[in-house]
Amino acid sequence: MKTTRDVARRAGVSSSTVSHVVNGSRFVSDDKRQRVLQAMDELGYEPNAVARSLKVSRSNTLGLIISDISNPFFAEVIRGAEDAAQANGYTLILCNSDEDPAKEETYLRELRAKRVDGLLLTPAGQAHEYLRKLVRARFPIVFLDRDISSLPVATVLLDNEAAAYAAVSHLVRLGHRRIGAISGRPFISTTMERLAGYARALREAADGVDEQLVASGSSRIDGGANATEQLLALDKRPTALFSGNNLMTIGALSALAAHGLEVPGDMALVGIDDFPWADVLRPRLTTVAQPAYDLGRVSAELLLKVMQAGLPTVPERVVLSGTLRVRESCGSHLGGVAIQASAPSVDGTALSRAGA
Amino acid sequence: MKTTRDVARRAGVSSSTVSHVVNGSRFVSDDKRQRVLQAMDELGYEPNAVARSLKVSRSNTLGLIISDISNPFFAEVIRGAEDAAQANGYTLILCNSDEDPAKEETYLRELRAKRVDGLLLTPAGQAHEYLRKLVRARFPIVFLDRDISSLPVATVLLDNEAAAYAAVSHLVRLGHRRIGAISGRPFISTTMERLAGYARALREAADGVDEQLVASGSSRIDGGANATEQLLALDKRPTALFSGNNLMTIGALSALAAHGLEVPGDMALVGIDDFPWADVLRPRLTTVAQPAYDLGRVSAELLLKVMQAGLPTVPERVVLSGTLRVRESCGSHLGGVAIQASAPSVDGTALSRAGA
DNA sequence: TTGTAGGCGTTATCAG
DNA sequence: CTGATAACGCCTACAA
Repeated sequence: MKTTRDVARRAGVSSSTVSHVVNGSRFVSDDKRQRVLQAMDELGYEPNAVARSLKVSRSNTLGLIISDISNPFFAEVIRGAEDAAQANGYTLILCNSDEDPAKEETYLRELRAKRVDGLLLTPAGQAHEYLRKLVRARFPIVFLDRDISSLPVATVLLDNEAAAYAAVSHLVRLGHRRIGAISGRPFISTTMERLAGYARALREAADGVDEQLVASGSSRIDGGANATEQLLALDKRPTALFSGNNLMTIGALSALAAHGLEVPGDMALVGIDDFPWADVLRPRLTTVAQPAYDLGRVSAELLLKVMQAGLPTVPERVVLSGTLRVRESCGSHLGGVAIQASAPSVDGTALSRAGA
Repeated sequence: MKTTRDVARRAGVSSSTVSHVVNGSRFVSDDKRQRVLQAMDELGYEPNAVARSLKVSRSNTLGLIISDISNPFFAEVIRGAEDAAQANGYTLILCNSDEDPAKEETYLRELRAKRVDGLLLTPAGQAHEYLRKLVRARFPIVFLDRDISSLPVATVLLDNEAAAYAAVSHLVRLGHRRIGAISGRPFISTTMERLAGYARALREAADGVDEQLVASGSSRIDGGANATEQLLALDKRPTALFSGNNLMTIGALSALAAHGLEVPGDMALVGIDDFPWADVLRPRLTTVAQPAYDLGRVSAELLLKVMQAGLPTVPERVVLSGTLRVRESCGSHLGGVAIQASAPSVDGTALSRAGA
């Protein structure tokens, strides 16, 4: 591996001149510049970003800790974050916490050791001590998808309450009153908020929530199937199901099929998260599409902003709204309906901002 | 940010002692070790991996350049690679080339600059110069999913020829003779090989290939839909369709639905790549499941091996076999059939190895 | 317009 | 068993 000094020697200049040619950081005469360029080429010189990082104490690298890479929802998030990072000259180190706070902490430490310039995180658990330390040290960090309200951290969220409300209201509008809920992993904000939206829609329908109708599906396919089984076993079966995320919706569909139940004939179904293949499922699924790509992109952009500005006292919060896509799994309809976000939408991307 | 020297000063030892405590690289008396540990804790010391990398010229980081992160197939690949990397103490830098050789080259250069210890790559194009250079410099690199035969590089592939052959033979067995093919991005090995398997199956059926029946779907959803349209417009329509990857299969399904055609009643359909939600699609799709997770995992493991061993003269090649999953989209059946790989299978994971 | 030299934080060698 | 010191490759005052 060649160094600036090798190049310098070969070009008959000093290593600082080489450095300045590489970075365009000061004027270099045409003559010398050419000689340097040629020497670099001949030697196959490749700058050493590690040494550079050590010197300038910046790595142009962002860490991204995602709780479950294999969920297509997060795959889109990653893509959004990667695009935004790349567009700003940053590179992404990807880590998969598997919803495990211990793994999360290990990665946090590792990324910190690698001196990433900022951190993007879907928190797997609560505000554990290591996370608090990071925040106290004012390290640039952005939470996405999930909120830890006890921590003053810039955050990008989906409007889960509104999404669930829209989904369940849709069922109510169609006359359903016994609506089962397949809820996600307990103790994370998305689950709570979606449950809250479900409850609000049912309260408005003047019935309130029957606790029996809420089953935990742990945000996974098998969990969704189990929860559905559980709801089907009830004395008074629900007439409709609300599923809290894409994976659990798949589980619900397969459990329903196993019982020979038709959707929507025997059971209506609405889910959160759209699928690229939603138009190809039979029945075509009514869903609330969440802007996964934008969630990733906006998070990375916010992180870059935080990195530049230093942390403000009141961390910024961004809430992105979803879109109810009415298809046929609750009965036949057509079209898509934009959700009125609890925080007002601001532009065409249905992106809303609140906080400082 | 604290350094070893800060810790050393506080603990009243030398910085080399601190280093050795951190790395367990030589014996340190219990007394001093305790003092060091305590000082580290009090100061909130975090080792600087950048400085370490500069010194030891290893970064414990692998680069992964994927051609399309949003394809769920590659999402699984990434997960496999990440798991294997993590299990061996490596961290993954993820890049998305978007099938663009120019982007690929940029990333290659960037990762090289960051001094990753090895590189995992789904080549987007041909053997362009920069890639050749890398290989000539004997930089540890593994290709996955796609072959560039002109380059002597360790490679992990799927047995695409056998997969396509199995899929199309299945249709032949059911009596189909006019079988349309929706092929993927031109000029990449996976596409060629799948086409070859398709052709072999048709030759065996004693008809050979009708060129009109092959339409390019560019490996994307919209491409799959377009190709399907094209095949439907033919004077003599095919009675069955073979789709070259998951995305194009979705496109095909939606185009068929748009024409009011039932699967398999009006048109049989078999695709390469299984879906987690395949059991939930109606009709349930007959597919050849490709071991995406293993592709990622095995590639990373092979890369680590290459990094340790130095490159052998004849680069290793690994071929992974898929599994035909017969469901109902070609007519009703049940069960799964393991494919006889062209290279013989070796163990329960249907993994086969060839070459040195 | 260019060169010299010091130091980023760590590890490894060599003494003690 | 422990410490001093040089070096990894680069950037950036500062000097010329």
